[in-house]
Amino acid sequence: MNTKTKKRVNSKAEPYDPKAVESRLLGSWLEAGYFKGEINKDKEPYSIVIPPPNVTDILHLGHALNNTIQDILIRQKRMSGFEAEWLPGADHAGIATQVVVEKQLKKEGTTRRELGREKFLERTRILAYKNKDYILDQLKKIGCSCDWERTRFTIDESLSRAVLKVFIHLYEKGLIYRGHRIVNWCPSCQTSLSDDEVEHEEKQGSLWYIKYKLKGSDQFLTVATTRPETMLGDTALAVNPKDTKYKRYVGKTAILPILERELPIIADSYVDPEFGTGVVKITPAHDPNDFEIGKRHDLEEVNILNNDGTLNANAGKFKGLDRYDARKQLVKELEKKGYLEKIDKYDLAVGTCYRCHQEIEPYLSDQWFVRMAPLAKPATEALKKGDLRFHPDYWSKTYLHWMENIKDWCISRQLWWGHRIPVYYCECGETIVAEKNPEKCPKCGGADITQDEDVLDTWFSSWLWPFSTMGWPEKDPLLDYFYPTRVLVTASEIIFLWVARMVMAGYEFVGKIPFNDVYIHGTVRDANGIKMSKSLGNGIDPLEIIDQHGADALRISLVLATPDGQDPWMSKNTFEVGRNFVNKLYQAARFVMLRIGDTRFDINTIPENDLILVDKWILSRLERTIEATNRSIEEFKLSAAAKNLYSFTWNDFCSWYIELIKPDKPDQPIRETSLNVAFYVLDKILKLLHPFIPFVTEEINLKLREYFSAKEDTLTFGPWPEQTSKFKDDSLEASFETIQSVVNAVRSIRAEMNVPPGKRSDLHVRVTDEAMGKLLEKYQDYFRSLAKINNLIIGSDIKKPGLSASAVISGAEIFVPLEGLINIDDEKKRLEKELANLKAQLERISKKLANPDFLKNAPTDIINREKNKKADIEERVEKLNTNLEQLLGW
RNA sequence: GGGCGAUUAGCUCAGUUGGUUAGAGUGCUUGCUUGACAUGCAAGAGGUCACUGGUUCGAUUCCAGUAUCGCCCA
Repeated sequence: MNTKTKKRVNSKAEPYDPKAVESRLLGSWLEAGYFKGEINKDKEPYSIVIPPPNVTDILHLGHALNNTIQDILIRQKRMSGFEAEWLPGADHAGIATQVVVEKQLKKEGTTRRELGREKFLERTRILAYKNKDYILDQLKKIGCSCDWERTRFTIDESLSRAVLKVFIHLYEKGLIYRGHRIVNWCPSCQTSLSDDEVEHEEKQGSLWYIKYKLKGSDQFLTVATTRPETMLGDTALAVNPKDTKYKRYVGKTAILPILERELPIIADSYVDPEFGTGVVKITPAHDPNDFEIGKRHDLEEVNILNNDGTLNANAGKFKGLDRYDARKQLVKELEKKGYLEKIDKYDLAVGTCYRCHQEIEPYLSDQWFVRMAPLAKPATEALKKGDLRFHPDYWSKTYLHWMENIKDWCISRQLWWGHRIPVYYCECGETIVAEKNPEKCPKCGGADITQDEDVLDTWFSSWLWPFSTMGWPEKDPLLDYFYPTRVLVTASEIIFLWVARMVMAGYEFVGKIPFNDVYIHGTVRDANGIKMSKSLGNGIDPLEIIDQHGADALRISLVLATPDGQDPWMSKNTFEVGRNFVNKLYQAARFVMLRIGDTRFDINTIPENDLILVDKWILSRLERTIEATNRSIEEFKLSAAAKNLYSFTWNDFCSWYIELIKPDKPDQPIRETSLNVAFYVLDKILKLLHPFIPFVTEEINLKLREYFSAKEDTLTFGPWPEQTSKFKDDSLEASFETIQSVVNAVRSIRAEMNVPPGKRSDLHVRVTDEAMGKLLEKYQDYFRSLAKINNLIIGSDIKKPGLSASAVISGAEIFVPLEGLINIDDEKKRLEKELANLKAQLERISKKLANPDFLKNAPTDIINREKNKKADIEERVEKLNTNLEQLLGW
């Protein structure tokens, strides 16, 4: 070994240290600008837009998984010759970010209103940009090959322009309107929410039975309600028109307890006669169904709530109380005055805010809405035509169901942080929708104009993401070249909030679907199956994993552990699998490099005329692995692809091929052609694994380059291994498996007979057919060391040596002479166990073959297979019996 | 209440159009300072494929129902 080689690869044991390697490579990749997508008409474009992370969240394992998947897809395409563009960015997260800042202000003893809109926004902007940069930096550490120069933020000037354009477009088309409606109100965030932003939680509640007095009578009607405090806003009682029990009360008047308001008793088919008592209270301002009933019957709408969830003047003496306190006090008073009949336990689904998890209130207010049905049409057809595909496919149903039952989208939010609604109101009553603040009113010419106070839902900018990031509404060459994107990778939670709306926006504003494939991956759960979250504190920080084991280990572990479409359950030691694998690959590469000495090969050519069985075998296996990897990636089955590569690398390449090409004695050189093949296969392995574990593969690649001038500077641009069938050979693989089974049989005997590992033993093989004898004879050198064989005797007529352990495999008997080592009882037990095993199998097969229906109905190849199997087992049973008898004679 | 998904080794998961002795990783047991790797090597134990029916010569696989868990919608 020359000194230069020694410098490159140290022969002393050295575990792979990802820390230094990863930060060095990351720096050099970014500096070289490898991930920048150019507009190159000579290459086929392949683009992905990142699901923009929310700027208030730090990265969690879900992000790590999501982005690893995207990175694998984009890297593999980049290596395959596509012009790849992975466009990164972040989402301004209106509600969440504003909540964070307001909390800070509260601590400081002030409020946003005291601070004023401009100062508040300035402060929020600083926080958002700081968080954004931090998050994007984390993505880099994971190894994400995003085009960092094109980083976008939903609040950017150009993306904001797209939002305005879209609002105006939809308004002018009559698809945006202002409505006086019941919306979901979060009293904690103090804003409206869209239906999709409300999460339902099962809660144990109660059903309060309250008695309403009939006017001018001593009679009462009892009403059951889950929310007694809303009775303060009651404006009617209702029964089902078909309900004979209550028919006679319709048209009469009831008196609301405590407030003494007069309530008409109406009939409406919405009322379920089976629920509660069959009489319901109607509160049009605080229940969406009651609101509809109120419209039908022209009822008064009494709002009893303030924005913050306290009660207003309409609540009489309960004014100023928090909604929960109001309930308690009201119930107490009802009870005291004899209006409370009873309280039943009742479970109900409570709507909560998806950001702060407080209970939402149905709340009557003026909001802006998008009419969705017209937009849903092309988006529905896209799926039906197959232009839009979900992976796994079963999400299609969820998507379709939502599209076909689509409701209008409430897009106004009572926040400051976000895109302010481009609607201006003139003193004269005129409403102006424009990109810029109009100087004067087009109607009255006056200048007393104020802008709508509210901002737009964050998703109203996110749904434009696939094209607003590419310069739309300007005519940007980026858009021409990279739009539509190819695939969207996300979790199922935002199919409605985001995916479905993006499809609609793509058709409506650009005229083209934004992507054809949607890859839905699972949600990361902890070791107990609980969804990881910041509030529960059960999350694992990906950076901690990177710190311990490296980004490669994080990535490959995540992918290996994530079942297709299902939720992966993970704990910290999930990541040891990846760490071990990365180290294994590194050590294997080290071995190959250590052994090269001064020899130099051309990595791209294999000396075919000098290949022996083991060489051909690993090349055959390699071709199958390339094929399987391509197919899995094509089908978005990344976990399967990773498992396959893992197994090929560890088992086929490391455990068998490298072990087989090692010479019998350590000081002998490795057969040159085999060493060349090892280099060739290693090179392909590095490429196949590069999308999954980019750092370690690149690191090895750079080291390998020092041995081969033709080697690429980086794996970033591949080339991705070509799929060929030159070496694929079933019968050759079968021959190799025979050798493997001999080695396994000997190893098993040695281990069970407690042969000291350092001690070599002889091996006698009695073969039943000539071909097998020749095969073993020919390749004996290549399995002698694996089986620790000293003298080897192969033949069809050899006798069983005395005091030997035996094993029977298909086509051969294995004898290992063990004088002085063999324990007759152990050997007997071993053979009897094997015999019992075979006999059980034989019984099953015999039964099957004796069944005339089986012979009549089963396909001939299955019947033949069973017959062959039976013959083989019978032969083995016979040999085993003979060996066992001999043993008993000792 | 409606829809979707899951249930396979102690744990996390594979299992291609029905025919395999039901696999892998991890954990467990045993033995190894083996010359790339103890983040390793070798051997071994471990499963009524949730349950009940049905279709079939044959069901982990297809169908129906039941149970449990999870998600979505109302």
